[in-house]
Amino acid sequence: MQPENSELYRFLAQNGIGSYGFPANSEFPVVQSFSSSSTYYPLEMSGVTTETTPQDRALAALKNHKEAEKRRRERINSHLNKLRSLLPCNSKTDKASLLAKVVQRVKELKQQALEITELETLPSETDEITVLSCDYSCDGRLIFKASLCCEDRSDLLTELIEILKSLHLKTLKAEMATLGGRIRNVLIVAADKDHSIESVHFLQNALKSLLERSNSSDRSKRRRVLDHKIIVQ
Amino acid sequence: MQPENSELYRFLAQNGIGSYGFPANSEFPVVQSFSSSSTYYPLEMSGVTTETTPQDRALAALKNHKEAEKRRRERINSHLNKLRSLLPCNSKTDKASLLAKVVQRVKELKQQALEITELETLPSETDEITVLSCDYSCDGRLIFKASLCCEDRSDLLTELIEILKSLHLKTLKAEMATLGGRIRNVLIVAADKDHSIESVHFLQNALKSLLERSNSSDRSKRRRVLDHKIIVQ
DNA sequence: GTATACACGTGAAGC
DNA sequence: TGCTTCACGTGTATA
Repeated sequence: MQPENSELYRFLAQNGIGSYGFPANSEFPVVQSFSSSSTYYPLEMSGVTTETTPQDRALAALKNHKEAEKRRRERINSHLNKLRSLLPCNSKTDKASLLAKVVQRVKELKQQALEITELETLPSETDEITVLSCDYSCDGRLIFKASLCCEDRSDLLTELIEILKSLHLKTLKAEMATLGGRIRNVLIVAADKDHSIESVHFLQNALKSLLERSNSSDRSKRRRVLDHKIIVQ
Repeated sequence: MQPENSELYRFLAQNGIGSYGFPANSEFPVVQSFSSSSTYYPLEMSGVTTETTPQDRALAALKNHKEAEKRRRERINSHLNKLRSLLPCNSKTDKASLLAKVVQRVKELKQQALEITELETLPSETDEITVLSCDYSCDGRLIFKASLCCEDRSDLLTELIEILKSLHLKTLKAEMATLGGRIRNVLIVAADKDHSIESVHFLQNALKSLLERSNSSDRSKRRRVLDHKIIVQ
């Protein structure tokens, strides 16, 4: 037996409808039956037409509300059941434990996905900066993929590292390749927990200034074979 | 304002305690205040001692229940919030949508994990069968990793494929390597949706008979260099 | 008997 | 307004 003890029910009962107000302590038996039959006897028996009285509309709203809430619960539970079938657990695992397992599994899978990520790092002939917000790390921090391609110079890496340090970005994975005097760095970095998506722009601007400094130093365009490809993990 | 409209409350009110039964239509105001103060005035005022009466215990149980339910909700919601931080969605995403995203993401990650799985397939010198239930595929089917290592023979693969077909197992990934007349097959197979964990044993037995047939055919132990390594995906 | 988990109907808040 | 989402207290079943 479910509650059905709405304030509305009580209001309707206490104020009565025509001569059909319920006697005190009646426990509103007719209203109790309303929920299953969706017929509200007192109103009909008192000769009230099917035109919408305030009570009618309020009761209809309550019924709507009740059904919508049921649909919402079913939607949520159906997703939970899908998750159950995706994890090694039976159908009797309780919701909280199930969700704990899901959290754990998502973390593992994300870590695994990160570990096998292959970055394409051959340098191109045009300068290039890309900073993309890819995802969230297994501990919930924002993850960026940053790529920088420009003329190589001896202090580039040092400066790059300084930039990352100053922006509190932790390098999860890095690949570097040089070819014909040009260099491409591709980094997977994690932002601090309090960082927002806006950190993308800070990093982008910092890399832009790095690139401009590279270009201001005069260098003849050289072309060589592949010098180096370094993978740091 | 929350319900607090327990049947118990109504029972206590209607049956009254000593001379403190509530008048009809009183809306039980004292009981309403109980939930926040956890003091039940009518009992104390009627001179009932602190010894546990049935009413006392029932009310205490109700309070316990209420608090336990609150803890349960908090547990579930805390996991949901962890999931929110693991996915690209803000804190205002509603539960159902969040869970839909989680389902989607888990499927993607599992698919990705499967694609990069490296199987170790060099044959050993001892015969060997292993069938492990690893996980559930992105569409919720059981996944097995099956490994078979034995003397090679021309019709082995055909028979293996027949076994898989008869057990309604779908091969997601397979690696095969032969060395010195011996062969190792490692398979990642998905069972039908209605299959239980017991299918492991069917597969295990089928492979066992396959191995026995290999051994009954007389062959001198040959030793050669690596013949072949095939990867099917 | 106590503890735990779930579905339900409801009031409140946001849009 | 009406519609949607959430937290809550409750009844009930299971262990």
